[in-house]
Amino acid sequence: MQRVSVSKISDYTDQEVTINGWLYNIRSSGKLMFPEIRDGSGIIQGVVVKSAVSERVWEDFSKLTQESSIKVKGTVSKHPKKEGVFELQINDVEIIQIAEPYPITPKEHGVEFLMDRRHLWLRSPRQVSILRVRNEIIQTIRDYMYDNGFILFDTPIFTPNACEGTSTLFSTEYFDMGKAYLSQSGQLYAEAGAMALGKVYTLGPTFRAENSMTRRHLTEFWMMEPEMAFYDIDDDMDLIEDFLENVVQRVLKNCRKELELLGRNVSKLENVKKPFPRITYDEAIEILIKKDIPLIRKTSNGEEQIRPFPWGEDFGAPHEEAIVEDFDKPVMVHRWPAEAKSFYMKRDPSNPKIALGVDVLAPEGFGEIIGGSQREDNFAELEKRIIEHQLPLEEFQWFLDLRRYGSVPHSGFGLGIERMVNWICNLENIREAIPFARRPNRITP
RNA sequence: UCGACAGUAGCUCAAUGGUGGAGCAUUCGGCUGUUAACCGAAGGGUUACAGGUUCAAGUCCUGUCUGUCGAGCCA
Repeated sequence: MQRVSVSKISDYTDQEVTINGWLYNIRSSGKLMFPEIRDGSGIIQGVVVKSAVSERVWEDFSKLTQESSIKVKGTVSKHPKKEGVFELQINDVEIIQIAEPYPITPKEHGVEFLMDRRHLWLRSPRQVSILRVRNEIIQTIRDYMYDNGFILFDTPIFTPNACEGTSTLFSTEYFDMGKAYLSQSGQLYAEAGAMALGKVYTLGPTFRAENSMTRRHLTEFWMMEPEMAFYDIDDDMDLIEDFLENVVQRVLKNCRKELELLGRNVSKLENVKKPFPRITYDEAIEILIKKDIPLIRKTSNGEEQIRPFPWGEDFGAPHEEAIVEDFDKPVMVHRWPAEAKSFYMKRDPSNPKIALGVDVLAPEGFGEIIGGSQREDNFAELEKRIIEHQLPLEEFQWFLDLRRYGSVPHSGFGLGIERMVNWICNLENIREAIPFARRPNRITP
């Protein structure tokens, strides 16, 4: 007896097989039953004919509830009405467990209800599809990096200081050494890796204690950060472009079914091919001015609209949207006002007010998916920046060492895995892009 | 943290300030090709919580809690 997975069922036409799985749904029609069985790889409709099975089998199926675990035996046949669809003519069943009444019915539910039962919600076809796409994205990243000579370089999660000195971090007691913080980025350590191995990447969880309650934020999320020695900002953008094209095209190739189930308009993804638009911050501002999008600044008695958009300010959601809407590919915005960016970014040699950073904005309004830059490689400049940003100089001595001993131009970027999933799957909220989302108001299940 | 909106049966939602309903789920019955199957019946309620206005509050007012969306922060 062959034990087969539903995804491989078409290879077994007219053969008797066993499928191990769960009852997804069942319809009965007097002397006929149509149980739908899912096994993680797919869902298949079974057919139980009362006159063709033993009384015991018929009664067993009458008892089954949604999500009961079973082993079913039957013959694979073509669906009489649907082309290319297979079903299982069932002749035997072994009940592993009859499930208690299952809370998630095949009807509509609200988000809170589903998130409270996330451990069960994961079984639904939509969630299974998203997680398969997530798997494909991560596998593609690993393959791409490996094939292009990058070395996986795991960075620590406990860190003694605020890496970039900006966002709020989670803290915990670290023995008698005071406070430790959960890493918000592996970048600084990856820079050490790049000086040792040339091209490295880190892929792991990162943590932000910001109280961000939006459709694009998690408190715990996965980030992929490559770091390359002897790469300038333009090399960095070349890599981003090639990398993103590679990931999107492979997901399209290997996850068609999943994307279709999710209702994803795949033609928009098919379009994601090199070259991507590259615009400078200055050019982006021109777009904002042309479209008359003001800077909105909060004041004591409300908001104030400033136009034309002043040079030096960072972009908010409406600005990103306006910049992206004319393009059908990810847009790379580069060469930012230094004041709006992190301390470690290298200044443009031709204009010290400019930092050699790049943000990649996904199309269709999904927002920033990548932030990258060329790093400051000059010892004196970097030390000055650390002091200016009032960061603890002692904690950064090792980081400065990278500029003391054989400093070279180097660059890298950070890609938010969940934001990538969010975009490729066309999700409404990022909480569906990770098995167990952590947000400011949720830590369970 | 700020702003907008919401909270009614297990779930998704109705209900002019005047006797709280429906579909699904559950239980029982029917149906030999069903597709969120269908048909019939039954059970199921402290209307988030605390106050207030009113002859009368699910409905109006105040506060609290919870959630969703948006802003800021960012990947």
